[in-house]
Amino acid sequence: MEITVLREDLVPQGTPAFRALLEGRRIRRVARRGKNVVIRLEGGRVLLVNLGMTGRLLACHPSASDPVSSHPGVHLLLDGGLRVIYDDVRRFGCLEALGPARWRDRNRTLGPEPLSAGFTVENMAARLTGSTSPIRSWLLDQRRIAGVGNIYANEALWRARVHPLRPASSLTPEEVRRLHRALRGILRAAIRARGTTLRDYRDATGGEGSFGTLLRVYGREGDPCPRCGAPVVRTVLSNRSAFFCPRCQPSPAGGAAPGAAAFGVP
DNA sequence: CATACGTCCTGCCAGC
DNA sequence: TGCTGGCAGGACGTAT
Repeated sequence: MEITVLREDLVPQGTPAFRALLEGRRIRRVARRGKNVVIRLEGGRVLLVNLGMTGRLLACHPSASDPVSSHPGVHLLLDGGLRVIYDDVRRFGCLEALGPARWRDRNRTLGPEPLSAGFTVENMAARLTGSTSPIRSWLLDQRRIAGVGNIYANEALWRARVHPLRPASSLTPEEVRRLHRALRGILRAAIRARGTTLRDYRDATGGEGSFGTLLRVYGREGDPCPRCGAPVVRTVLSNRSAFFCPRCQPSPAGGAAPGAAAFGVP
């Protein structure tokens, strides 16, 4: 593998260290951990790619149907002649080269995979206890659970009928059971649909994901809730949009009155 | 210690 | 038609 860094800010460790760990090594396999693409190389080394908001990994054979790269940031030239381009308009993503020990440490900072067999309702319930965070923030925290982003957090909470502002530890066992089920269902469906292309997301061949047509509340402010017909509400939580149905997902403040801040933590 | 907010960056779109 | 403000899939550093 040969590497050219066009945008230095995509490689926080610096180009020389990045290249030194990777160049000349063969790729063994490609996997995923949370929101990271994990490219495993010889010698236990790892090229970790986080796409941020607008990042894409594009595989380019020399052909007419190559996907379009508008903002190339890093070129990877593989031995077989395949060119892989990391492309990123906003450059919130990053690429990192890690040795075996550093990858092990990084892996440990990430929470469990929600689709893994080990992620049971009991496991989730145990992790929720003791956290006063709003459940939407809890779902987005990669240390608590890996791989859940804003779209799927909102969709899962709608499906589970849990308000985004509910303190994590305030969920009843029944609500935890519903959220666990909803989260796994949403993620499986989204993977089946090859993701959600709102604007920028593309797979390695330049293709779009179709889960956008299956969104129930995300980006649908004012639309009728598909379950009860009440207009979907948008609010801002931690500087990010939260969408929910005010009727299906009752406010934690108790009743319908916003402003009555009676957060009851049992 | 844990949670909350501003910031990084560019492009697009609605509204004026 | 052209400009402006708001908004965007993420995550980290710092303040509280």
